[in-house]
Amino acid sequence: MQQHTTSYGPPHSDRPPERHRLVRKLQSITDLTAEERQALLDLPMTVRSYARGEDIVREGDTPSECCLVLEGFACRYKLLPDGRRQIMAFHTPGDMPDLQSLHIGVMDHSVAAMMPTQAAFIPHTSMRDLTHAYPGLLHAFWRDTLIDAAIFREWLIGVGRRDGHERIAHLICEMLLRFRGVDLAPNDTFKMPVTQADIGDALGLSHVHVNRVLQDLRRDGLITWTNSVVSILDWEKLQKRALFDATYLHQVHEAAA
Amino acid sequence: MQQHTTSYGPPHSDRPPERHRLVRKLQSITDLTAEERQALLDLPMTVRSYARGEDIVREGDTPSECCLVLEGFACRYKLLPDGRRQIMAFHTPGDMPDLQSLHIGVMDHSVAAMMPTQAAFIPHTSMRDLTHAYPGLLHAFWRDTLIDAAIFREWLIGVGRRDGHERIAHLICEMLLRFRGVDLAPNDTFKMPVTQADIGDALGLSHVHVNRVLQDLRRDGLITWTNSVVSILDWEKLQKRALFDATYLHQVHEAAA
DNA sequence: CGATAAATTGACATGGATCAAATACGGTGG
DNA sequence: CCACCGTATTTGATCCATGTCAATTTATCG
Repeated sequence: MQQHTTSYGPPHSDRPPERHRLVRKLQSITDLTAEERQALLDLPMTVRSYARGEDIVREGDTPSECCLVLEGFACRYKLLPDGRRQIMAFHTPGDMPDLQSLHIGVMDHSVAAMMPTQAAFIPHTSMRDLTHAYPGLLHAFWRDTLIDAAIFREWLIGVGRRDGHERIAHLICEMLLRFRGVDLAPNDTFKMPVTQADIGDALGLSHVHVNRVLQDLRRDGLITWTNSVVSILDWEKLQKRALFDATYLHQVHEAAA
Repeated sequence: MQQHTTSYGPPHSDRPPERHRLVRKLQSITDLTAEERQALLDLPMTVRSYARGEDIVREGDTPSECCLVLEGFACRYKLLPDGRRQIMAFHTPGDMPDLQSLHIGVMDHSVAAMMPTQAAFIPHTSMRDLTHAYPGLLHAFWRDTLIDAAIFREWLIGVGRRDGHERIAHLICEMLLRFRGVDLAPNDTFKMPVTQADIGDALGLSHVHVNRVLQDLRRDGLITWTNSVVSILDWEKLQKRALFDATYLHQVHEAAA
């Protein structure tokens, strides 16, 4: 199912521009020195392409590499024995959905592509060398996983205590800021290539209900959502509807330069 | 409101036995060398006591110490502006609920005692010295925060896709294994000093519904729950009812010796 | 022994699920 | 460029797990 594979050696000049997204992402949550940025760009990685719906890492795997989303969109999910699915995270370019595999052997959930996606794989050994050489990057990666956890907590609040409208509005607020963090939300507009059923599985709602709520949000002039493209029309009102407070994202730079 | 404060210097022989719980906890999720264990016991810490319901760390704080639960029971929670509360984690002795404060400045949620609780505070500087001297402990602490995140994900699955019975049964399964990990669940029995309303706030249910589900679980002979003491009567059936799979806890030792 | 919090019970209401159909739409082959 | 197909969205009708409200009983504790 993998359509394409390329390998990049460390000191290499024609790296794809998408590699910079990792730098952007980390810069949105911490400060990096020039050397650290360069070290990130020099990481050896293997790139693979995935089709929509394809698994990138699977529950039960014991990866020896970390994966980095270069292009596309991915999610982390788990299936219950009877088929119910819970999506627990969405991942934009620049995210490393299984960074945890560095310290946790067995995957307790899967990672899948939600649109044609390019993922880069970085050997654990390289990651360890890197964090050994640059303690600041160790700090950055650990912090990244901690922010990941903060996002899980916020989602937990959502499914536990927010109603349908708040949940969906909240997700949109979060995704706007995260896409902004990697410079992928010009004009408060970004690509959200997910099905209404996917949103339901992420927020603990049925796809029918998601549809009705989205219609409300559109009717009220808060957003536009067509062809997987989301536009925020009224950021203030949307945040209010979502009871949104961005603290939990712990971004230090609104958007990387 | 703080009733009592004691300070321990590093090389000190009459440390309270509860300090060992941190060692137990970490040992339940990783392997420690003798030196690492000793280094943990030598950590300087200040002990404070908290009454039931009292906050130990509060949303918005920027702690300069990490807190460790020595005795008692704590939770992490967040309030929505209108008063709805979501509890996102329970913490047994041995847990460090705000380990994250090492790398994330601002608390995005609060930590509270759910019964009279003793918490130890370890300066961030000491933690940094420790992890610098013992990289194995750095690995252990990072791993601990990652398992924390895995637990959030599992709770997310619960509120998102499990019904009331599964959710409550699942929580009980999890708490049994975690209490076991710190040697506090003799005979599959442990103290769970929480109100039915608390459970509701943790699992996204109303306290009335929690009450009814608990009655079912008792009637079906799966558990006993009186006076805050939970006993598992039928572990097999309980796991089945909960669709429980312990992988996500990533415990390497069923119980520390 | 009150007093206050927690657990329990009953009656009733509802957000959101489920089921089933009817469009719309993106992609593909002709 | 169009006809067609599988998928996603939308709509309507109905149902139910859980919520809400209110009262009663049972701890718990000074």
